[in-house]
Amino acid sequence: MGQQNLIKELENRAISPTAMRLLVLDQLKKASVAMSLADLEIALDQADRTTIYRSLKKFEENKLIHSIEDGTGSVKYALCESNCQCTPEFTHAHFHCNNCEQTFCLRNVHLPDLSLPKNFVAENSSFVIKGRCDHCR
Amino acid sequence: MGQQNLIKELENRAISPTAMRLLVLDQLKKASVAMSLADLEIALDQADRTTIYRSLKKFEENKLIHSIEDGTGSVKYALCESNCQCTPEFTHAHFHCNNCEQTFCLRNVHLPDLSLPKNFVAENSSFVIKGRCDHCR
DNA sequence: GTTCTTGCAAAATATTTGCAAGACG
DNA sequence: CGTCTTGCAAATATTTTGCAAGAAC
Repeated sequence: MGQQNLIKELENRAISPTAMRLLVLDQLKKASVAMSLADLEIALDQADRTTIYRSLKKFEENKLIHSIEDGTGSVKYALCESNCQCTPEFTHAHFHCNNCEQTFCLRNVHLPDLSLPKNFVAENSSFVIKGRCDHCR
Repeated sequence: MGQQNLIKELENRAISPTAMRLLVLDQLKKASVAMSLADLEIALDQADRTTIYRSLKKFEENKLIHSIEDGTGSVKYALCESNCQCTPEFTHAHFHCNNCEQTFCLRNVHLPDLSLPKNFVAENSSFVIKGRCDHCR
């Protein structure tokens, strides 16, 4: 495990594995929940917000992570599956706990065919379910 | 049509029908798409942002409208159906056009049973599909 | 030396609150 | 009078950009 794997994951997405990016990726992997920019800034207390921000943008652009708007007012980020393509067929579903405010990625949520209005074309989608997580109910 | 109906709609939700609130509701009804606070501020150029903001909060609190995070960075608002309860069974689905940046409410989108992790309880949910609308494809 | 990355500062954008004046009952 | 509503101002939060110094190749 460890550093070498992280480096590989970045390189697989054509991202230079700099020290800062490794820290950000490491933190995202360690977290079981989606993290906001502010969350990461706190977790990596040595790091500059802008640098984390640009790391996240780069990661997202290269499909290493995806962003989630869970209704808290700040965008959260979470790792994509290795084969993630962020297409409608691979909709990212997330669960936001209204009590502890954590946002979980839900894998394997199967969504049905979408019956969109005529001539509307889906490119991707996001599904956020809100409620109580197992610790907070 | 008109003023009397708007007044009734507010009163049905236990909202005092003030002049400003009628303007905001009227605008939301006229718009075929979801509107942000900034959108409303422009549309109702005589109105103060704070007043619109508080109208929207009141409307949302009393379930006259619902809010949507469509990924643009600003929250949008749209009218609820008259029988809307904003529960998981009545999930609000929306379509955001990546080209013209408009957000449409999708009625009658049927979502499947959600297979949540054990002990997770859904209270409501939001589903945003992104792509191209009929005018922009 | 040229490109990429980082960190500080600051701008831009969005949301929210404080407070006093006014409207309403 | 007392509560609700409004509008201005300002605070807060969040995201984004400019720029120069430093690192990487």
